[in-house]
Amino acid sequence: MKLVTWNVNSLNVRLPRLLDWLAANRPDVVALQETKTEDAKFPHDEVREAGYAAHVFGQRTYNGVALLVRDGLAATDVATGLPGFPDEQKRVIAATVDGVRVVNVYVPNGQAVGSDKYAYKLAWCRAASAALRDELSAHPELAFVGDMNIAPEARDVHDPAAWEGQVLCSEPERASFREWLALGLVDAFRRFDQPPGTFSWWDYRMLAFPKNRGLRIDHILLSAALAPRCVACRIDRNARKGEKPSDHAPVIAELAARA
DNA sequence: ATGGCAATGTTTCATTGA
Repeated sequence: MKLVTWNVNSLNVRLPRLLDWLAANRPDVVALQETKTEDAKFPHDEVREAGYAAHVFGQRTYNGVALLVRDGLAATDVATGLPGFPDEQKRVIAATVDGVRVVNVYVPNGQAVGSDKYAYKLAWCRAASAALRDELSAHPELAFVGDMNIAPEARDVHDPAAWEGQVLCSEPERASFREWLALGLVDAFRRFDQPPGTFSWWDYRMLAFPKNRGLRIDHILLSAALAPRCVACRIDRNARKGEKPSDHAPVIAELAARA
């Protein structure tokens, strides 16, 4: 199974690029974030034409997540939101595909350390930990994927000194990320040798992308039962190039068939 | 020291993102 997470930063703007990317890469499951599209306006026809069924949890302007599942695969038990954490913001959609529970999240950005949005982010991450604990006991084969808005380690940051203590890199955020790992989840990207300076997000400003001044904040975390099946994980930097790119690149994990 | 880019709706600026 080829599993992808990609923050598209508006599906309205990015649909042509997404469809091109799907045609070129033919993933099995695609977790999208920041669709910024109401469910009633989701481009189901175009996605279906491309050979995918879409399960959506969106809203206008902000947030919004979706799961695209390639024809021939079935998505069951679709669920939205975090249990026990009522939230107007549409940030979570989960489904079971080919025996794998895929939990797709758009973790809050947090804006600035100490802000109300930062407090919301930390509370959200705690609620996600509790939800994941329950999901894992029900579904041992689980992939927790999405834009997590946390750079877990210094090597995930182009300039660790400049980002020290800043939002996306602060210690409480990193502690939340480690809490997810403590549930038995494994960072698929770090299971393999990777070129130094591999990131998943680059600011649109200041030529950040050509200078590779980025962060690795989009992740595929695999449960202990699923991680051994992961045979590759990479970030498609090319998808950040060209006309009207998202500021995020897709992260791709390949899972071998069950033994 | 500042803002710098992009998307969106509140649209010719303000807000948000990361």
